[in-house]
Amino acid sequence: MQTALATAGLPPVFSTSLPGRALPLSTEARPGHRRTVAAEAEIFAEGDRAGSFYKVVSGVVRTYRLLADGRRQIDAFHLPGDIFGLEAGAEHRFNAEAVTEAQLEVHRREPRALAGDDGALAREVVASMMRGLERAQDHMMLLGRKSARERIATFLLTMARRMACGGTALELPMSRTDMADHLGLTVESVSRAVTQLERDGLIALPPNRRMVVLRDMVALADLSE
Amino acid sequence: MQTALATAGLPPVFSTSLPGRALPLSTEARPGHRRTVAAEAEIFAEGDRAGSFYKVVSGVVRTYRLLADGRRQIDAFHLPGDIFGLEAGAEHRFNAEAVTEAQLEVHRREPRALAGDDGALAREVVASMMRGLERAQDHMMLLGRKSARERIATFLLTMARRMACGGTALELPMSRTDMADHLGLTVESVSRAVTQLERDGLIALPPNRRMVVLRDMVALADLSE
DNA sequence: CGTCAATTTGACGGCTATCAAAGTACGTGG
DNA sequence: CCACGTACTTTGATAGCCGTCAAATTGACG
Repeated sequence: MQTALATAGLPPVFSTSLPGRALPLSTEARPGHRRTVAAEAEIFAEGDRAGSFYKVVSGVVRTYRLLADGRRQIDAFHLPGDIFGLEAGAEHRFNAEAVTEAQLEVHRREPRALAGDDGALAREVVASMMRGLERAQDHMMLLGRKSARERIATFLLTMARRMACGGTALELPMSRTDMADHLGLTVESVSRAVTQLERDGLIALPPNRRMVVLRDMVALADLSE
Repeated sequence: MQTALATAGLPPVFSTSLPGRALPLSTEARPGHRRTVAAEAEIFAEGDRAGSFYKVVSGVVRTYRLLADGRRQIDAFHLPGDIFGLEAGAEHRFNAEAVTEAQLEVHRREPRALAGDDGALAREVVASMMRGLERAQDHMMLLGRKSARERIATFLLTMARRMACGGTALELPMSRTDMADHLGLTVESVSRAVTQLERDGLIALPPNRRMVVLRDMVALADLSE
């Protein structure tokens, strides 16, 4: 819903007819074909020719980069409706892997594919880029200036909002290690911060460690500032 | 130059006719007017109506956000040719201030302004967004995974490239505090890391503290990985 | 030459990383 | 249905990098 509002009043190139990630994907009469990838499977790697980009239909995808010594930074988790893998250059600058089993819509990066269809896909792509940029900006604030505790609180709230889990319980699709590499922390720090939030009563942790119940949204929001 | 290459082979919406930031700005017959702002002057603030966006003609601009307690994150420094202040929503999500005295091209965010002119401005804007996203992605790696020393090395190389200072000497337009708030460090850490790089012979620091001479590009590049 | 802001340097503490090990969930096979 | 094994997560102990607080130094400018 915030997507529709976010693009209100924008000129055509910046508005999108795609209101949100949960809606039926407008794939009718479009050249994009489907592809299903298993959990942990590679979708593309850094340096691969960037002939296609992708839209998540179901499941979750991570895109990341590595430093020479193996340090990993996951720049984003892509949820249903999100577009990823679109590059300005000829090659992919990231690696992309499925976090869970995922269904993808594959689009060739060609003029006619985007120009056609009355420009609907092109506008959707631009809107998606815009959202990606906003998320990247929010994430820079997190990485540059927030404490471990604040990072976890922010991350949980963001995931809860994006996954639109009606209630306050959410099932994180990714491991603690993935969270760490997204939040600029180590696994241990993530674990400690999560535990601490539970001790303080801001969240609850069911036996299944992928599950989190947000108990005090106000306090969590305060931590995200 | 890398901009032209970077967008090669892209469909119209992703390519730009604007090869680089140093070229004469294509303002002929366009609705954008000029505005000059003094150093340290505010251009817009978070929450302002985002009726316009800007293109730097000369000088340098910083965009940043604040946490409730005053922690600041400068998401980007905008150099001549860069576009900033374009929002998906109705309000600015950032503050923008001039780092040095700057000349700006102001563009109203309206359908006809972008749609007209054969779409040249629109394409330029999209290309600029793309570059902004790539820079944000690079910066997330820096903020999430690099040490203070590595951050400084990366920053210096990036600025040298962007400012296209023919040689190896560059004059940083911003203060150490600005660098710190961009790199997710404190002023003291920036100062220490810079001093350390000088001790190790990777850079030289003329008396004027805004000046830096890159002495060992290879070692600096290694640090940036 | 004096003033002032910016930068650097120093001492110290804290937050997070690192290294190590124990605990826990879950799938497999008996 | 339960024992077992494995991967993931948590917890513990310690170290190190960077932040904090404080003061000295430097360079710019009048």
